[in-house]
Amino acid sequence: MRPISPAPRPQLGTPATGMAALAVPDPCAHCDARPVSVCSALEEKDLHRLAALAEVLEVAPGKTFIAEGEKPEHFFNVTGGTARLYKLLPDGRRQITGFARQGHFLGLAVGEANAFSAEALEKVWVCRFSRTRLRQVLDDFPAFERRLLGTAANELVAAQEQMLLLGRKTARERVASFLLAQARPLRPCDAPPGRFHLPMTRTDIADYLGLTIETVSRTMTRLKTEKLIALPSPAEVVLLDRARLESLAGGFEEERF
Amino acid sequence: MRPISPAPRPQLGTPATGMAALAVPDPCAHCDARPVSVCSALEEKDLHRLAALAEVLEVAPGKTFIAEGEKPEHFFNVTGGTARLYKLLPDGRRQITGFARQGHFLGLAVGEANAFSAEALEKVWVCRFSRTRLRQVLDDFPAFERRLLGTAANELVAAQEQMLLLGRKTARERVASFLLAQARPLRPCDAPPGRFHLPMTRTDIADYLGLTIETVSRTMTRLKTEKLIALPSPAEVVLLDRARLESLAGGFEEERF
DNA sequence: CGTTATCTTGACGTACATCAAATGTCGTGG
DNA sequence: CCACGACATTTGATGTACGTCAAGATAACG
Repeated sequence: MRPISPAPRPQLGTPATGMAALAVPDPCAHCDARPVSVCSALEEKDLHRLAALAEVLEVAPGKTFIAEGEKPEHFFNVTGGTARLYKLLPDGRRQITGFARQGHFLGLAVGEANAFSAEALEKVWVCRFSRTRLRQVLDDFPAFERRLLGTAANELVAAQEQMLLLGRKTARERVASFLLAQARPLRPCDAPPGRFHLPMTRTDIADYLGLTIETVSRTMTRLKTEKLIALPSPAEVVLLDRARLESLAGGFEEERF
Repeated sequence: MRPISPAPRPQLGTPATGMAALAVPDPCAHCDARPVSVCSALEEKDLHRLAALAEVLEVAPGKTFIAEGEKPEHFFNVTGGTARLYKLLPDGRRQITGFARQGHFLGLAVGEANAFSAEALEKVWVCRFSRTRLRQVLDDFPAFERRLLGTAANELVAAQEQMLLLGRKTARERVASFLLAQARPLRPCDAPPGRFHLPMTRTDIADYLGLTIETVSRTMTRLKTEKLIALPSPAEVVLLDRARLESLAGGFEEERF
């Protein structure tokens, strides 16, 4: 059988439980997520239009701020922290479809129901926008809509890459791909760090890669013994041989000895 | 090891090989793909703007009209036939990320290179647009861009559903999901047919579902012996018990006997 | 420092892959 | 119309990568 993660059923975070609204004066003007967000499509002078709609919220770890199947009322922009996006099967099997970091725009999905749930992995900050009201702003700024289309296209590319991973890569290739993706900086122009922190648990990684925690753990320790990576602690990763990891992740033939 | 399909390396279709330009007067005006395409975002009176850019092409079966890794020069709109969209690993493992049918818009991916290849499964008709020139038309019609965003969002939802399938569903659940998806009509309002034709081979199905042809075949014959489907011929499918197929596809507990 | 959750490691099981061969299916030409 | 070849599909026997079950070992925390 397929693995069933002991993932708890989602508990919806409401403003009363786990989501605190922060009173921030002129939030967009000095938002450090702006350069990596769709918001940068707006000029400085138009920023107040956005700021007027934005509710700045803090989501506590473990709290769900988007629930699969519910009617989507808001758009979100993640300004800090990391969230997991996932879908569940009725028996509890979970597939994490992505992790949302700073700059990630959520809630594009049209239609009657959210296609996935979003849950704070660690403390998360989001800007929340009413769908209907943001819709109006969008109509006034075609550049914003164009930017949104660009991010959607990028996400589509990432989704296709993930399908290749889930459908055709081995556990080793999946873990290598994952680690390299985690090492990718927010802005592509920046150099990727050789050492970084994993905010998610092994269970999250497993549910993202279509594996079990045991397989993830075993694969990581094997990469460690082969000196491709180091693990100062379970959540700290050091990439020791990026070239071989890249070749592994890309699905190149394993070199024989 | 993961399965390696004997998928031939892509051979790029050029106008000289496998892609025939058709001289069609006023192509958009009586295009039967329009109601299900992004083109319907334009009003009748503006349609000539689009028609002026559209090249109507016929792609022969097996010909590639988008090549992964190449610089994207065009957008495509599929007006007839079916194409497979896929990614390859260097050793030939293939993941089909989707099948493009009538109304499917291709080439959204921004960036330097196509994220996937597209190949005609059977004879395919496409409208081809120069990227730069369509870009200009898009600027004049925000409704068109909005519609594009809508389709991108829909594709994203489909991609997430497919990740759930690839990461967490059993072979049985995958095949059931696939058959039900194939039975879905082009316009959601239409009733789904109980009997339909599969334009793709078992190899295509396997590469789409992250399985091997043997597993696909075995799973289909098992569904047949269990009277959930009938297969008058390998490519003809009849859904005999849609309810149980839906429950299987949705990942509900298998009923015990 | 217990207590508890997370991670690692080992022994074993299984769903699906692989290898191999039989059986359609279909277009082509005699 | 039928024989033939090429290829797609089905079916069977066997292998294995990864899942499951079960302890331990670490790390996190009040």
